[in-house]
Amino acid sequence: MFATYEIDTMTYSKVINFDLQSQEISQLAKVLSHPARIAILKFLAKSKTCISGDICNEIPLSRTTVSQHLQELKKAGLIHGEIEGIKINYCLCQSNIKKCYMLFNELFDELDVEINCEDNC
Amino acid sequence: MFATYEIDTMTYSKVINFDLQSQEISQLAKVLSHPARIAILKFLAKSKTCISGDICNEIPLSRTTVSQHLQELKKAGLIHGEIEGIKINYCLCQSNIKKCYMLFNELFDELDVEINCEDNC
DNA sequence: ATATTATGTCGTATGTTTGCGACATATGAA
DNA sequence: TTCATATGTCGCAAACATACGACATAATAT
Repeated sequence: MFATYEIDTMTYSKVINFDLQSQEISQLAKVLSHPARIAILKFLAKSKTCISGDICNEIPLSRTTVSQHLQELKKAGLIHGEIEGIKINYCLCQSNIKKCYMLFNELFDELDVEINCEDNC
Repeated sequence: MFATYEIDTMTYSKVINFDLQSQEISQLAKVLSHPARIAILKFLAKSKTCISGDICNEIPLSRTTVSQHLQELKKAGLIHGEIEGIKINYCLCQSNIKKCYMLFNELFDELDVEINCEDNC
């Protein structure tokens, strides 16, 4: 990601006031914040063909909308597409998904502390 | 979460057409999709006092806005607040954060497969 | 050359999120 | 009781996200 991933789709000015890790994680979380995009990632993980048209058939949304979700995933670096004649093969970008995974792990490690509240839910 | 966590803030009708895991993960990702909310979680992890006012001082947003982010985190079950006289002690809800962590792990495990694309980024 | 198929982009309607000032409430102090 | 402090809620404006039909493009087949 995440060097070339511009933090500009979240244009509320106040966003820049947060530390970089928080910005980076929240950006990734935003990409994962729609069920269609999760479903696309899961479909790509289990499918072998990765043809764009197949994805559209799998996702219960119009071709247009699916295409837009694909672009967002591509922009975030989680998938990439290769042109093959008239078709396009999409697949997961494992290296970036791993980076994403590590960032989330980092966050959750940071949150996993013994807190001194009496009642912890 | 996530039994009591209603999937109703994402009211685009099409959302219900996705599998439950995708809905659940995307809901959680949405909660994490703003840097202020990440920053609040990180602050609560490292602070001992957890007083709402302290959080407002730490986050570069108005008290009103911080309060709203706190409500969202609370609604998602990631934090909880205890009234202590005139003040409110917020802290992380470790059990739900762990559940959230596990859900993300589940997803990433599912995505971590050897894909047969020639060029994998 | 024309038709067909696969895919992306534009424009737009609708709904959601963010941010904040102003107001409401509630505890404790003077 | 009255005031100050801590916090939450309401209502609005601006920005953003979602969804999709219509149009554009590009590779093949006929």
